[in-house]
Amino acid sequence: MREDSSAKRVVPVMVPMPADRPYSYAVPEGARVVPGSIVRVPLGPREVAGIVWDGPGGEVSAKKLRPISEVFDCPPVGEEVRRFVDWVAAYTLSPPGMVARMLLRAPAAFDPEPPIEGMRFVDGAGPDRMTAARARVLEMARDGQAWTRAGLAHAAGVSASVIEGLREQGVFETVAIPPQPVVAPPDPSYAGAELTADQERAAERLREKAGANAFTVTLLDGVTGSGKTEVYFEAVAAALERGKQVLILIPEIALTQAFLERFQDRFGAKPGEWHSDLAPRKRERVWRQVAEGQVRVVAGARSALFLPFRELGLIVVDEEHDPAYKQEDRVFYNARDMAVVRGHIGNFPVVLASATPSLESRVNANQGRYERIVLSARFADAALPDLATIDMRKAPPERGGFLSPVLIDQMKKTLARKEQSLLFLNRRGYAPLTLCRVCGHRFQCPDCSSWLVEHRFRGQLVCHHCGHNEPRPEACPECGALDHLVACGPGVERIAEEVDRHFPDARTIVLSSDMLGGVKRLRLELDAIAKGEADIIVGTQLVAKGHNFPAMTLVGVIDADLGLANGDPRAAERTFQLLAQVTGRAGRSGRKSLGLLQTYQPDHPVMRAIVTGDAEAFYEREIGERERAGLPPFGRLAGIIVSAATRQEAEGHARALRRAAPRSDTIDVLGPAEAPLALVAGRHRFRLLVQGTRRCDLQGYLRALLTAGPRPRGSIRVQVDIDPQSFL
DNA sequence: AGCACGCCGACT
DNA sequence: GTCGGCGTGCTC
Repeated sequence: MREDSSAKRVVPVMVPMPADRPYSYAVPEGARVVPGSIVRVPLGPREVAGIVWDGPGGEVSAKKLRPISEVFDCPPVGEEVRRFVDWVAAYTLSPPGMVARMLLRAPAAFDPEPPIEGMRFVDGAGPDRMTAARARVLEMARDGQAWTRAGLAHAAGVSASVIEGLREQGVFETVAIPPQPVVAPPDPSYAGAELTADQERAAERLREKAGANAFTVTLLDGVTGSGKTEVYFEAVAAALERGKQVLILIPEIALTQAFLERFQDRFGAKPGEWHSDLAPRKRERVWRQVAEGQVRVVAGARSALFLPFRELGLIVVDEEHDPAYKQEDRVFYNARDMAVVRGHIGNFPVVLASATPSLESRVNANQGRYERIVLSARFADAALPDLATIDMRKAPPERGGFLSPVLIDQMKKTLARKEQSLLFLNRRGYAPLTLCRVCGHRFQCPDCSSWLVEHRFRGQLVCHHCGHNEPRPEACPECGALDHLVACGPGVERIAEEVDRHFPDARTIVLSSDMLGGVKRLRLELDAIAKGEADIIVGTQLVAKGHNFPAMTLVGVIDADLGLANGDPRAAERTFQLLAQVTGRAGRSGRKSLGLLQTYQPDHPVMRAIVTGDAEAFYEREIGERERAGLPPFGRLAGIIVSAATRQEAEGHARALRRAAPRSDTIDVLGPAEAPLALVAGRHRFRLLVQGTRRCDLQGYLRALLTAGPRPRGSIRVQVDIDPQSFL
């Protein structure tokens, strides 16, 4: 292409900040940039990495126009990925620059990985004096391979200074070792899967889908333990055989290390890993090698969706119903939905897998937009647990306790059989509310007015909403009474205390996300449980997620009703999913197992669905319920986050939004009572839920709010939690 | 999002 | 007299 050398070439560059369009930069003489090139550009007082975008550069005054400082030696970000960024930005009403920022999360990856300095034995060379240590080194190195200093020292069993001494004498020459792949390439035919007839049928259908260059969405719906993973691995194999890259999204991948091993068993190598807990160096290598196409399969958290794949050909979303797929800060998106969008843009298949699909995925399947494949039997020797409710009105716990005698009795039996029990309570800490018995004072968060949760182990009162914490006082701050503070209700710490009282000799472990020692410690504890080093596990919802506890034969749900009455339109659905997942932990090894739900509402549809195992009826009912309530078939909810400088101002906006809403809509302002105000960076935020908005209404309605309404001084952010399928 | 600039309270 | 809090505004 010939260019007029007198005119400066100007290109748009997406910079990682909330700009609603790319900025224009001049291309320096001789620089080669194409759309997708990653560049370093001056931005105000600093320099940032940006992506050259499409189209001609916008007009800027010559005074503002600054040149690109550097074009990184890095594969350009592909067209599909750029369209994806544009789409996500438009859909989530986020500035595209902020979406692009999610792509640029590995700063050091834009420069090629520097080769490692290695050393090689120089043929015929020898040291002045031979020693035993030197001889061992030469023995190892004589093969003429390149070694790293540390590697050679380790292999020869000597210290690095021995090697250094030999190098100084010219025995070794310095060579560059090219950067190694971060993972070995997976081999789709490494280990043939052993599948049941049921699984084989499902796998065959998925292979068909994944072997084609066409956008399809398949819902793989199978009870826990039915071998969904093995089945979708066959789709992964088919995509790999087609020469495509594959993305497997997994919620909380940092905790599901066992998944990587299962993958390795099938494909002979681990997948590339991607999550926020990854060491920076590893992160950069994965990013780079995904962009270069060296990494063929990534298993990652939701942010992996924004990796710069060059030839993505399949996305699997495991546990597609999991709320962890929602990002609820900065750019608001649901990774499951955006995966579908990514597949549409890239014209490739998407597989959504879950034992307890979301309502919207089920509706999409019912309406024929998704194909649904059902796996109804548990795999191999895994047996479904017997499930029953414990009516807490009839079998109440002893005074001051929370465990029904029925449950304690079963725990006793399980312990006697040397098997494991899991007690599940979705509440961290010791007690969710603390009050003064003298004056009735309740401890409340000063920032967001929700109750402070006592964490006895840490000796603190913690706000689970905004993270505020304070030491637990001895005296009531209101009336000054000493030793009259009383903990109300249970958290996992308190349940563990009760378990210790009943079973002082059992090995009890408490698992919750706020555990001291972080993810690393959690992984260790999970390993220990898998090895049978614990008898009783008391845990929050993180125990529901994909871990295999082979000796687990009793699952007790402490408060199965928790979460049913919180006003969330998804309460029943969420509770069903959680209870199904957690009771599914039992009986993986084929031993007879039991799941018990402590409830005050044994006749509630959720409890009935869990106990009878009739998920179909539950879904039908929930979907019907939505229809009867005049809500759209699949949980189309949109939330609006209003930021304002003061609480009064935010309330004013809430009123204005209510007035601006079309009459057919209902707007719930989730204020202090339901969803306490969060103080974020000095700004109050409200969340409004807009319900019952039809797709076409919604966009116009939001636009009206953004353009016509009283424009808030802060920002209005909109979270659109609608099935994006209807926008495609 | 960063980062600088700018205007009011407690201290080396 | 300054150091430092965060409110406001700008970035091609």
